[in-house]
Amino acid sequence: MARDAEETRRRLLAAAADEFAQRGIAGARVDRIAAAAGANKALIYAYFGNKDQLFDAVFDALVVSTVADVPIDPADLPGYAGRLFDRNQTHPQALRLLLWHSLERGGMAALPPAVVASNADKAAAIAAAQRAGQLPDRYPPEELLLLVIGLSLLGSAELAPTDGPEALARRRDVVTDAVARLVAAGGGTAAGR
Amino acid sequence: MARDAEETRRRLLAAAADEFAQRGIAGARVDRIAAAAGANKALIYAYFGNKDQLFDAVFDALVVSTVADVPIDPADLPGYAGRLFDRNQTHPQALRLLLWHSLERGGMAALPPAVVASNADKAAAIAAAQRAGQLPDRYPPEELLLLVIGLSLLGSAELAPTDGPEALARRRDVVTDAVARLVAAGGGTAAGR
DNA sequence: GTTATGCAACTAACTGGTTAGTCGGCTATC
DNA sequence: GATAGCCGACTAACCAGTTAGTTGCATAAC
Repeated sequence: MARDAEETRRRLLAAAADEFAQRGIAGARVDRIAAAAGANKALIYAYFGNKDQLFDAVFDALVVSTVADVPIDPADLPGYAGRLFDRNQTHPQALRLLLWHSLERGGMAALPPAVVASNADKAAAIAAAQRAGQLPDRYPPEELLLLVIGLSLLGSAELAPTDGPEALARRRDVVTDAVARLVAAGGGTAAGR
Repeated sequence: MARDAEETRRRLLAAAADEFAQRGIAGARVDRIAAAAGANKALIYAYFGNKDQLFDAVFDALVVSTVADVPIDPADLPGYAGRLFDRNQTHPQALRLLLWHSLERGGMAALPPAVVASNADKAAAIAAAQRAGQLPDRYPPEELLLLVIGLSLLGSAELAPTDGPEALARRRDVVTDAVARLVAAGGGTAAGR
């Protein structure tokens, strides 16, 4: 077997992603990660520091990259929701890691700066679209962003299982349609209920 | 100190609710629960069996009761969403316990029969209202129920913090307004997008 | 009303196994 | 033969669950 530190590191990270996504930080076992990666446990400490820093590395690689890789289009929020939905299907670990992070670390407030900044950018983009009249301004930008992201992740098979590809496609349609209704013109503001 | 098994049991359950809500099943410490309840650890095993069964007892007391205590009104889903939202503010542990359960046990599929049955009833009530024309039938009943419950819980301070009572009230308005838009008459079906 | 008895409630200390993290040495490669 | 990559074996702490024994209370006998 060829010696390749970068490759070993990659295998450890992938095994850690599986373990953390499935069991969370407290439930994850360092020995199990090393065994799954076919590597020695000591390498985890050599490459990543400790268990918590290993989680951070996994989180950065999977969740932070998701936030960066799915750009928002304020003029087409249903499309954005659909893309987020799809990303969740192809990367089922990401949402679970986000939830573990929220529960075991200090909620969304403890998210990495990159994620916080990205959310602020997205909210700003929504606000600009609202000022330009492309988007109704009945919800504050942060609230609208929360609704759209929340609805997208809601459909994920993790929380509410769908069985079969046609059920999944229907779920996707429901989510994008729901977002479309939220941003449709007409009706009053939230306060005017 | 008076000896009162029922009272001791109650204290243990309350302490366990705090511990499990904060740290989850794997992260919870039996010793910590006993200390917080001012009781001996062995009593936990005498009264509840083991750590997992203690979690079940906590879950039943807090989450299952929530499901039962907030009845659905298919003719007023925004009101239902608002009541769920409020319940989450007064019982902040419930949502966290639900999330821990989803992540550490096997997803929503592993929910207790009482919850599954209650959800089925709620979906049936929605289906009946759709047949009666009180509710648009653009979403299947189960999907609509998921959207409404999801939106209600989404606003919870746990996942997306709100600071201050006025921000909370606005969040509540956003949630109920969003549900109102989903069930408003007009527009096409989900499939017809 | 005082004392003996039975028992549920409770406790301190222990056990067996697990777990994060470490350390000294081995090995492939250049 | 120097060095980066890697490993087996170890440790100290931790943790769920158990056990043998103590304490307070109720009931009843005298």
